[in-house]
Amino acid sequence: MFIYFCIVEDLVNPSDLTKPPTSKGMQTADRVRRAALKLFARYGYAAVSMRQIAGEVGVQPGALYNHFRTKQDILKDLMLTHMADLIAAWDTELEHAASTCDPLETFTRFHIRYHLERADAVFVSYMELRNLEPENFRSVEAERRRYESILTNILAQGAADGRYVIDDPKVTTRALIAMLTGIPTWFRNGGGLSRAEVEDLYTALARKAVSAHPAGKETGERMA
Amino acid sequence: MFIYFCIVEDLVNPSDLTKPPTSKGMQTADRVRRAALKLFARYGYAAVSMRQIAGEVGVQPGALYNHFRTKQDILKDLMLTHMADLIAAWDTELEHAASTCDPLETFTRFHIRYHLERADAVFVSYMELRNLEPENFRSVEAERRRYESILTNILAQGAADGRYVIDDPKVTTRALIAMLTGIPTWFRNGGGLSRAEVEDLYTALARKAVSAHPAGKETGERMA
DNA sequence: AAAATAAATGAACATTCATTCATTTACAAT
DNA sequence: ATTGTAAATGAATGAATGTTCATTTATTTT
Repeated sequence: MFIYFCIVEDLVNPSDLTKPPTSKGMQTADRVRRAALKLFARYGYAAVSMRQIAGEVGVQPGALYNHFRTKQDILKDLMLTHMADLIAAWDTELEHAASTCDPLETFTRFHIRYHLERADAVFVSYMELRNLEPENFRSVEAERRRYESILTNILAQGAADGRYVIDDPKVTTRALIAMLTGIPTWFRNGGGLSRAEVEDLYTALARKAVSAHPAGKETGERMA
Repeated sequence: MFIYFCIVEDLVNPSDLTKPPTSKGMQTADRVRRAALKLFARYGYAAVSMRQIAGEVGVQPGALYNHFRTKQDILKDLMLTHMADLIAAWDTELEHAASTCDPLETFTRFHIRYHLERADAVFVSYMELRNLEPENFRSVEAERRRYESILTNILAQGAADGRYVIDDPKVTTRALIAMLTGIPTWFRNGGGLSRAEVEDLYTALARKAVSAHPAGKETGERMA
């Protein structure tokens, strides 16, 4: 029974920032989360055993069940926590961002930065959707839609103001988010490009994608 | 030993189009492929057992080993076959496509069409990369790079001709392919949009993304 | 039709799986 | 310091895992 209490509290108080959790129990729960995230990201949820997680934590398998009811609960916890953290991070971004900047650029740069920083959590949340039991899937999907609606609103507003030209804001949202979310699959630190360069390149792509350029039959020979 | 022979022949002669393979053995091998593809796409490689595949085929588990040496071999076969079919399909597309059309548009429409038609194979080839043993992974990755280079060449050529404005053809390739490959995750037949409409929308996005529009600080109020 | 080979069976193999539990150890509050 | 509770152990549960194999049944080839 105390387990349920613990999990609920973890969701209310996401664990990623408050590094030193109070009690011993919270501390190991956090180590379990970290170990599971690492292993799930590398090998996939279905391919990772509770024994592996326990081994990574440095504990016997049975001990995991003091903190999570089931393996599925660990996955659910990781994914819901990630979505909550992502949306919370966007909210604080909004507070600090200059309102003079193009909101699409703000979003693009935020999304790239966040997804490169938290590559593991992003990857797991993206790949393991089908391993969620139906109810957990619905919860995560709801958060995902909430996040997508942020960009949809930016696009719709920009289109209404005439700053962007967009056929279908929802489809454009999915297109842009898929484009941006693909970055962590190939980006490597120390590769050919810095994070800032990647930000710049993708921001340019995104802004052009919603620009007025009609892309009819004329080929744009004329330089700006 | 004959098993190895069989697999090699299957790779030389991809099995997706030649519906009725000659012998009984080839026939069941094909049913195994189909069953595995369906199950891997739905539940993921690691979560699908050989017994499930056998059940779907309507055969005992041991019978699978007359056609594939291991479970891993089924996955490798599916992914390599898919990549070969994809590239072959592009080659025939090139023969039939009007050379007057913008090559980026040709590629975009082809990619979307193919990826919506073969959603299962695409999904498996995309999601199960990490479940490939190192050697198989390298084989599949090589094919993937080969496919990406098609778009990279189109972009580089267009940029050289001044028809496109592109900072980095390789990065733009990844961005566009990620954008396009994301479609099957949300597109559903009978949904709000037809395939043709999706093709049109994404083609417009892709063409604008490589257009000259500088996206500086001026907001593009002016209509074309 | 007979001989040779391919394909399928059904039972078994040793491992590994997620989870449970009585018990011991470590911690927190009094 | 003592007491109550939280956390970890270590062993066990039954079920499921990929794969093997001697044998039987189909399908080719001669």
